[in-house]
Amino acid sequence: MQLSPLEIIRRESLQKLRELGINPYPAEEFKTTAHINDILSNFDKYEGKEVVLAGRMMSRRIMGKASFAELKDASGRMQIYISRDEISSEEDPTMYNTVFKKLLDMGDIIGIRGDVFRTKVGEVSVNVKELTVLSKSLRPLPVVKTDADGKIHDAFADAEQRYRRRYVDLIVNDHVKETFIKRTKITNAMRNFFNERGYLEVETPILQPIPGGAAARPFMTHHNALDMPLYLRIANELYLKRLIVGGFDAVYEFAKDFRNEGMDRTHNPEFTVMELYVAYKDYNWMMNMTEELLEKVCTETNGTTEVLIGENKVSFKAPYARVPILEAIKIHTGFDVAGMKEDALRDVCKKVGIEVDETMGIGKMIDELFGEKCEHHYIQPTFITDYPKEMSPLTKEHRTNPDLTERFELMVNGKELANAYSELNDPIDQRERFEDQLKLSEKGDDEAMFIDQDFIRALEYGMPPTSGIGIGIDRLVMFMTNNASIQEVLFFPQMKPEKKAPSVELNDDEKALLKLIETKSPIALNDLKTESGLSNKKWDKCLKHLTKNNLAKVNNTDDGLFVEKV
RNA sequence: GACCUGGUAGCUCAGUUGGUAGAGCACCUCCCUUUUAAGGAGGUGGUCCUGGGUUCGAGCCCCAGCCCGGUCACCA
Repeated sequence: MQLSPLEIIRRESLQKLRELGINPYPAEEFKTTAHINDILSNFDKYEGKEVVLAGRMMSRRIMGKASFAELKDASGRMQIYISRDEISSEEDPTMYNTVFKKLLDMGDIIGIRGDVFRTKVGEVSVNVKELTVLSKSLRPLPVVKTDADGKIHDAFADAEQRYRRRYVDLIVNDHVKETFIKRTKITNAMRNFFNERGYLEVETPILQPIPGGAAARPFMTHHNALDMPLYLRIANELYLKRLIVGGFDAVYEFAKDFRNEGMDRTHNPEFTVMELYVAYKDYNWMMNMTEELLEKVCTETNGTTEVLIGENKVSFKAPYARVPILEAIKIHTGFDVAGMKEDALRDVCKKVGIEVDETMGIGKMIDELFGEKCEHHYIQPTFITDYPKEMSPLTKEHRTNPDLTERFELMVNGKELANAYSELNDPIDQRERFEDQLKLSEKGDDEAMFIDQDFIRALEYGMPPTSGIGIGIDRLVMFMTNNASIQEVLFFPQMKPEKKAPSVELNDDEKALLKLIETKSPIALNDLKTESGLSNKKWDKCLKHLTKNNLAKVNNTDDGLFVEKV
């Protein structure tokens, strides 16, 4: 392994700590008595009191026999003051002069015991009396500094590095941690909301023999013992509805779903959806619940019902506008497509500049029309309702119009945040809808749904009228934290594999040159160059590559330069 | 997948018709007991993304590729 000079120094320090009898990775519990944020916000309570803290040393200012350092624990950062004669003595200054000043580095995890005080310039600090090494850091951290004006210098900002090394991102970029704390607040708020109503949180299979409940391309895997294909779920809908058949009044699940589709700043191959199903309700009830839920989530995480999303100020205060999808299309394209046949609809699509092909059915085209021409207009939370039947195979037919379904999507900031319906519970209708999907699939739509026979069997036993909803959690977190990229709200977004570390692989020219060196060693450099027959540049590169990897050596002697094998 | 932009020290970035690879921070050595992004002095550190090509000479020009980002396409 190739170590940088900075890493070599740290490894040497590690060794010296051991030689001084200090275990750089001690096993014992380190009992702390306070958290940094608590000290900072309750200084009066802590002033003059002794505290024990543990955390990572984020900066160090050494000034002779005294130093200041910044300690960061899970709650925040504060300054600590370390003087030679407190943690060691004039007679034996090892702990200060050697351990603290020489062998410790930024990024090391330490424990301190000392008194809380305020410095002359007013900074709350801890006067350290005892210092314990808890974990030596062998890699240097990026040094991010914030000046008096709050301006950040040398930010660790490269998105790729930040996502690949999220642990570093979390250490040095405090605002990143805030995003993820908020994410958990959001899901906790939702759980509390549901649990207070007696809804049951459940878990259903991720590995599914039939990937149902959504139109998407699945990931496929294989079970060896059963020798059968299995799919990673694209949705959990059909399983949750089986549980409603089984007699639960309301079940919900925070589900990781997996879709084998494109990746961009709003799509990750795995993502989180909260799905909820409530018996004896319809989609009107669900709209009311959704408004109430999101208003509460927003208030609990941001302290207000208004959030800034990019340029837009968005209010999650209930109620939200409700617009039928065909109405939306009429408003934004001027075409009334209600009741249109497939051919007529295809003409409309062409007129407004949407590319269509023969595999696209009515549902797909309406979806395109809305997605292309309408979706981005809905900045404030808006329920788009009553989708055509063809694009909603799991949804109950609309009570007043058999061409439509009782379905809504919630649009926020021009994006879909939630999808819900009065669930189809007529097993015969459901079978027909699945068969229609099969026809689409035969037409070439590779996202059309499979027929789930067991799900139909479940419906045949009878499912109460039920309303269900799926809320995209990653998207919700993006909205609530004002992040434009899904990668910012996932701890570990999917990334292409890292480039392999360069291995010592020789190309043909280098192999030939090495062979020449091995047979003629030692040989005058200029003779070797002539014999190799390589161009100037190639010669230089090849020889440097060999010497760098310690396969050949150039000796500078009184008689000139000679190349030797190693 | 297409196009655009970029890839230089651990981090943030300069780099002149193509002529000895730079700065700040970090790191190392020395001096300094309550400092405020950065105290002072000196020093170490580089496959300039990779591979070809042009050239006496390439971080820079040409070709091919890789990777990040962006726009579009794909994607309820």
